[in-house]
Order: sequence, then C-alpha cells, then structure tokens
Amino acid sequence: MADVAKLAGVSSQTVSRVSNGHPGVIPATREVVQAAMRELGYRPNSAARALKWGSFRTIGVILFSLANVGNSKTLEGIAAEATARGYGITLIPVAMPTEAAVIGAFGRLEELAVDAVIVIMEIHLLDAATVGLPPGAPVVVVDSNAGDRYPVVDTDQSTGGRLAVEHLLSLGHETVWHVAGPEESFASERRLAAWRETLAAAGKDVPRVLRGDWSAESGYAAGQQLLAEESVTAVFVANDQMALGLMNALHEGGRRVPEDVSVVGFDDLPDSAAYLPPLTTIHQDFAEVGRLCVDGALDQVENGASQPGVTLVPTRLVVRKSTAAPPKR
Amino acid sequence: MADVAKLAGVSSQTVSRVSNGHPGVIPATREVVQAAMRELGYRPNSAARALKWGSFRTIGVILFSLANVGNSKTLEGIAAEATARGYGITLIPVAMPTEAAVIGAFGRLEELAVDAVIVIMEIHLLDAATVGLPPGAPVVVVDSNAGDRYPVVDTDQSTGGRLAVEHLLSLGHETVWHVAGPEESFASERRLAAWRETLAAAGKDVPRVLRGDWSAESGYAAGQQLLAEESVTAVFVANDQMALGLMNALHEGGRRVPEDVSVVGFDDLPDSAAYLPPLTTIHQDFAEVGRLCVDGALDQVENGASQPGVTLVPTRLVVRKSTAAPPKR
DNA sequence: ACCGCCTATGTTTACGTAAACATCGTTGTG
DNA sequence: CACAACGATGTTTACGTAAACATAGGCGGT
Repeated sequence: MADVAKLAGVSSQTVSRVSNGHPGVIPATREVVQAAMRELGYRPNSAARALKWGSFRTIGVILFSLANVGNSKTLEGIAAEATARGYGITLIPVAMPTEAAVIGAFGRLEELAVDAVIVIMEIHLLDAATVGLPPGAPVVVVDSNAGDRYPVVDTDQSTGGRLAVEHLLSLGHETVWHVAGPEESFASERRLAAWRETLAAAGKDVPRVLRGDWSAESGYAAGQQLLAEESVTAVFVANDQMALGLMNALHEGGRRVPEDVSVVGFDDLPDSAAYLPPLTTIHQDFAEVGRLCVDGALDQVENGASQPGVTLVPTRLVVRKSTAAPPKR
Repeated sequence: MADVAKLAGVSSQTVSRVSNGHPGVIPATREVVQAAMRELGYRPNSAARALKWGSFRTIGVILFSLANVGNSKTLEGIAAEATARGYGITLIPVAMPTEAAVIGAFGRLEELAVDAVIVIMEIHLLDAATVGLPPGAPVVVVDSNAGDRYPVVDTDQSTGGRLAVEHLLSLGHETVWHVAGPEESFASERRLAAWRETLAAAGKDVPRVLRGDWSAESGYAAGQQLLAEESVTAVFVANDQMALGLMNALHEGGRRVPEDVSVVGFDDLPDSAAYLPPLTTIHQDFAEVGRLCVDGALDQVENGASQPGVTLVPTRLVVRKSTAAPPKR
C-alpha cells in the first residue's frame, strides 16, 4: 500500500479510500491511484483488514462427513450463497462423531477466523446438554432438534414422510412398512414418526420397524428380512440408497417392484431416476437448505439478533415407476 | 493478551511465549500465565497472528462442484489431512466452469488469506494457456494434465483402465466396448486411451466409442444403443453411475448381466456393491488423493520448492458379480 | 571477589490497514 | 474583501501479536 501511495504520489490513506470505494476522492486522483495499483499488482492484505475490522467475512462450517450426498449438496449451497454475499467458507471437519471430538472442534472455533458458524450434524450429539456451542459467534444448525437454543434449518422431514405414506395408501395398499435410518439420526426419527402418525391417522396397522444405517447394503439386508413377510405390498424407505439395496433384495427374492411391492424412497438422488425401476421418492432441496443457513447466519452477523426456531424447506413427492396399486389377491 | 499479562503480573511478551509454547519460560511463570489465560478465557486473535506471520495457516480449495462423489471425497481427504497438520481449509467455489469464472476465482485468490491452493478440476480448462494460476502461492492440481506447470495429483487412470480391460479379456471376451465420459474430462480421456491401448496391445478390435456425461441417465442411453449391437459381450464403463444406468437398459432389453454381457465400472462408489448385480469396478482412493494434495502443497509452503510433476494414486480392480465368461455361441 | 556468560523476562517496534483527526485550498456570501 | 464552510487530502493512531533487542539477576570459574 505504501508503494502504491508513493508511485501515485498520494498518501496511503488515499489509497485506502480508493481501495474501499469511499467517496470524497476526486476522480483524477482515483484514476492515478488505480493505475498505480494495477501497475504494482496491489492486493489488500486480508489479515490486516481483518485485524482492523474485527471480522474475516468468513463462515465456518462444522461437519462430520461429506460421504453422503445430502451433506455435500448442502455444503455446495452454503458455499455458493456465501460467495455471492462476499463471504468465504472455512471447513472444520470433525473426524469422529464423538462428544470429545465435537467439543474439541467447538473449542478451536473461538480462535478461528470466523464470523459465524454453521453446524451440519445428522446425529443427536448436539442435543446433549453437555455439548454446547460456544457463545459469541452466531450459529445456525442443520438437521437437529436444538431449535429451542439455536436457529435450525432443515428439510421438512415430517411432510415428506407423510407424503410418501399417503401416496402409497392412496394407491390402495392396506398398510405401509418402513425401513428407518439409524436411531442417532434426527432426520431418521422424524421420518419414522411421520410414517407412524400418518398410518395411525388413516386407521391402518403399524408394522414393526426395520432399521438400516443409510447404506445400500443395509437396505439389502432389510429387503431380505422383508421377503419373509408375505403380506408386504408397500415400503417407505428412509433414503434412496437403502431403497436401492432393498429393491435388489426383493428382486432376488422373486418379488417384483412395483407389481408385487411398491417402494418409496427419500432424497431424490441424481441416480434415483436410473434405478430399476426408477424410484418414486421424496425430493429434498439441499441447496436451498444451504442457502437459508447462510442467510440466517449473516442476518445474525449483520443484525445481531439470534432467534432460535426452525426453518423448514419444503419437500415434494416425485412419482416414478416403483409404486403401483397392490396386487389383487 | 494485555489483560492476561496484567492479571498474571508479567509482560505481554511472556504471555505470547507461553501461548506459543516457546522455551525459556520458567515453569512457575508458565503456570501463572496459563491460569490467567484460563480465567479470562483468552484465545489468540488469529487476524493479528496472521498479520505477524504473513500466513493464515490455511489452504484454499478451488472447485467446481461437489455433486459427484469423487470431488466430495477428495475434499474430505484434504480437510482431514489439513486439519491434522494444523491448517484450515477455505472453499472457493466456481459457479460455472467457464474461463471467465475461473480467472475471476484466481483473481480473488490473491487477496484471500491462503498459503497454498489446491485446484480440483475435472475439465481441461486449466490446460488452456490463457488460464494461468497466479504465481506466488504454491499450487497443487487434481486431475489435469498441467503436470508440466504444476504439481498434479491424480488417480492412476491409465492403470485402472488397463486393469478393467485386461480383466474382461482374461475372461475370454473377444473385445470390450467402452462408454466414455465427456470429452472435456481429463479423467475420461485417460480411461478412454487406456482402453484403446490395452485392446490394441492384445490385438483386439477397437469398437466405436459411446459417450456419456457421467450421469446414470446417460449410461442408460448408452445401454440402449448397445442393445442394437448383438455382438457385445463386455463393456467397460467410465464410471459406476453410468454403469448403473447401462445395466438397467441392458436388463430392460433382455440382456442379462453377467451371463450375456459383462460390465466393469470405475470409481467403486459405496453403492456399487448393492447394484444388481453387484458391480465389478476399479477402486479409486479419493481420500488418498486429498491427502497427497495437502502434503504436496505444504511441502511447497515449508520447503519453498515447487516441482511440477504427476503423483499417481494406485487403483485396483474389485471383482464382484457383473463380470463372467462370454456366453457360448 | 570479580568478571563474563547465560537465562528469564521486559521494552520496543513492525506487520498492513482504516478510522479519527488535522490541514489546506477553494468557493460562496455578507 | 474577509471569513466561514466545505471538500480533498495528509497525519496520527490503534487493531493484537511476536520478533528483535535490552536488561537484570544468578551462577561458575579463576
């Protein structure tokens, strides 16, 4: 900056004014300074700026895993929105989803150069009273039920689950089975509850719950269990990957989808349309979740006020070929 | 820091020494200072540290998309290794893979607080002479052929492609068809070349190339084309998602996998083992790619020397149920 | 006992920027 | 014509930290 000032024959303060687009600089001076900046390839030093401003214009994202599509897409949405609003993204991976690791990550947070924090957790850890986010920086949480303490953004799991079950019931199925995700997952529990409530509201039997761990393999295992149940005509699977495994197990067991058994998934992965048969599923807008997280976080940064509460992103049913009316007896 | 110094009855310099674990502080003093730090909840201000050090201990990652599993997993590997080595990760998403957008991202780079840059590009843009990374910060590139200008880390696409084709030939197939990825993709071209060379080396016919865009849908379309070719007994598909679509098209067309047609994919996605049939594929170690990127970048940061060249991460064949000997005529 | 060296700690300064304050010239007005 | 008001620019200072230099005791060797 000093070099630019010297070359342009002005003071460094004037360079600063030009650099930040402040008014009160005569156009001729501005030109000269800009020319000098170009010639010297001047770039403001963000460390010094951050020191001055007390802000890094950066959002920290704490997450456990990028292995699943949802987290990746959410992160992509966060990155896009943050960039559009002039903020950077700092990743804070937590290797193990243990309480100690989470607390460690939160501890490091305070010394990190971050104006706000977005936490992407698919597990209940954050709900435990012992794991608290440090105060100070604004926080937005994805997919948790800590809505009483922090702003939470989430897909509308309940409506999604209800849509799935209602779709199957409307086709004439007597009842709907469910393959849930792991118990530690908040999303899984929401979908499970919606399934149970929708069945109950329709006066249908509620079969026993099968569990998977989100993986296609666990869906395959669930499918094998289902083969032993002759009465099954409809299954709501808590995510598309498990639905894939489940459909393959059914196929191997000689049960056709959708002629013998209808299957509905959840997520609407890019591949779902290419499954055999193309999967009827609940679409989630992960990018929108990411966008809303950033909006919420930056609202807090700019307006100061943190208001706990849950923002829900709508889901919708995508009907493909994996559902049909139940077989005639 | 001044408050801590006052409370501990020492100078701020001593606090700094304790904070950074410097030697030459008597244990008793250290204790007092640490107690004061705890009491006041002192955290070093990273902006000021960065200003002093001229470094944020941060690596910037430029990427186009997290939509595909490979990029996500690579990023995860990068994040894990960087964190382990005490560096942070700043994400720099590039919305559109156009030259202008890339140049824009590189421009912003210089003013960003980043010690090194990792570029994850699956397209040829970086090879164009007009798109040059700014000098200064160390750079590591994933998946490009700019190895003459920058250090490049990549999966060993060639060996992977060769393994796939050799596996099929060893089962007795007359030749192997190929469904390639988009032409802009460097990885796709490498796999295509390996396929062609391996066939040529074995003295086999080289069928015409089918193209997809990595998506399962494009694999389905390629599969439909393949149905018109009665002589096809073996297909090497450039990624698992396309293989999924292709197998479904074959199934719909009445061609059984692997009895009539053998299929080999590339990637070894978590779901591949749950496809119908479980997919024989080439395993890529994305996490290792990420790790090596960070190692390469930090070597440059710490040792200064940037040496262009390509580091290859081995691939291996994973044999499952989608390949078998060709049908008897 | 004295000198010098080493160790523990304190003082000064610089990193690059921008807010706050100071200065200078110009313009408009009574 | 003098003076106030304002606009453009320069000067000072502070942000929090750590390197470089300074100082002051203590200890061993002669």
